[in-house]
Amino acid sequence: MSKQPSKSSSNRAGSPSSSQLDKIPLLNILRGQDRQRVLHELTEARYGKGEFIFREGDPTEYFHIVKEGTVKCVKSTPDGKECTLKMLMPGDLFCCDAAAFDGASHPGTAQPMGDVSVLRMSKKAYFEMLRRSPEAALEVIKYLGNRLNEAQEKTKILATDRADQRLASLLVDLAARSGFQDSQGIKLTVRLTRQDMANMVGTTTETVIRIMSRFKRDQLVAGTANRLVIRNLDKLKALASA
Amino acid sequence: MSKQPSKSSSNRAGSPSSSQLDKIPLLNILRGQDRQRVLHELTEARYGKGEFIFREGDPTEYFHIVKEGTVKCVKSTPDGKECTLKMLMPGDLFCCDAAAFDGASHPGTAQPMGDVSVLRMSKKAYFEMLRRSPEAALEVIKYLGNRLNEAQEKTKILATDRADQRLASLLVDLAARSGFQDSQGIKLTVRLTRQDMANMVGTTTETVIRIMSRFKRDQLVAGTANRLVIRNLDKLKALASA
DNA sequence: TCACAAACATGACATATGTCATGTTTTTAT
DNA sequence: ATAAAAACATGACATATGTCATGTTTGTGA
Repeated sequence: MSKQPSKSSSNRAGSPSSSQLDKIPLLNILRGQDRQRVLHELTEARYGKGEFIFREGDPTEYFHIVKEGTVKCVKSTPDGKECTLKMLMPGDLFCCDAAAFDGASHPGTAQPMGDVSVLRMSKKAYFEMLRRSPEAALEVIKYLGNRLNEAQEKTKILATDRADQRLASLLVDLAARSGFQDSQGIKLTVRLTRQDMANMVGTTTETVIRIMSRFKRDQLVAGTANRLVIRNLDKLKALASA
Repeated sequence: MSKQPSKSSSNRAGSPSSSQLDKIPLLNILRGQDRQRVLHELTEARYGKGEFIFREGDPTEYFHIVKEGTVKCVKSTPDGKECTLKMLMPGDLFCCDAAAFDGASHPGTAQPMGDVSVLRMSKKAYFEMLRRSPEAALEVIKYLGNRLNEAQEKTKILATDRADQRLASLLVDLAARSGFQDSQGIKLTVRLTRQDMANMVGTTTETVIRIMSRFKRDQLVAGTANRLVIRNLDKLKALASA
């Protein structure tokens, strides 16, 4: 069973304060009454490590937006293997798709990596927003198009590259999406174990450990899950597209 | 260089006859003036085997809909390997995503498998349609959501399954999407070589040949590219999700 | 119909990666 | 601070799949 989310104490359900929402493209597009209506329908929920936002097979109830933290999307096989599809960051939308089908259930599980805050809205309110605001609908189309291209790029990488290249691609991607420059190199804010990385590139923990050891020896990276640093982005990029 | 498409002789640009378009969900949604406007903007183009509808890196100009035949979406690596992402069938939309970004180029190549007919519309007209008709926009969102789920399911299969399971998944999928029942079993209308299948499941031609020989021996399939028959769908399904 | 090219097939061998076992280091909770 | 639990690490070995070579069958255009 999923644990219950702890509602944010500083934000009542129904109207998160507008100042915190500036970094969410979909909301920035809305103006005047449309914006007010949507903000009124949004509820904030907080989750911690080990909880589930929803699980594979659960019925879809809400449309979600990541507000703070990182959410991982996972699919599992009957024999217990896991595949991590995507790390969602602030501004990312989820369940904008499955929600489109009444009666459809979640095709994967959404889990927080550490503390996260998500905004959500009933499917009904979501559809109303899309129908009222062509700009919002276009933004969602644009977002889904990007996600599809990303997913297809990932498909290509999985289908054609070796494990070390796939891992290099992952590190390059994470550096851009979750890294900040530092005297040592690019530090990643997301904390990923070797197991996490293995699930993201379709290989085993042992293989990731071996490759990361090699990368470490060759000065491409440094550190472990807590404080992983990219030391040579260019060489990683070269390896990724070799 | 791509060869030039040969325009359909029976349909003038600008208004393909409405009776042929009944199987395209996106168009069926439109009513009255919206529908007329869209049909007026649609142009039909025909392509044959060996031609390209567009190639990876080309600038995006049109939004496309498959009308007849099968179109394959391919990505290539620097060293010449190919990955086939998807077989598009009548009713499928493409470039509804990349087109959303002005200046973006095609992330992959679109090639006909035999004779195909596609409808297309300028990006400008496409955006106008989405802005004028919330129902059309919702249909596109629904379509893209499905494509994303499909792509993520494929990611999971590539990341966790063996080659024979991936091939079984492919055959099960093709049976549903391009097969028709027959005294011998389910015949596929798309003609796929072992090479085509290899590109679709992320493996080599030799591996596909070996696995197909085994499937043939075990009475799961029969025939070759010209007339491939699925003889035991249930066993293939079982293998795919084992 | 013939010649040619593409597709299919199979063996031998190389290698990347998975599996299992065991031990060390780091993190976490009490 | 200490114990327990994760995470990290490394070796030995198994195996799925890639690579290359060679030959047969099938399809196709002149």
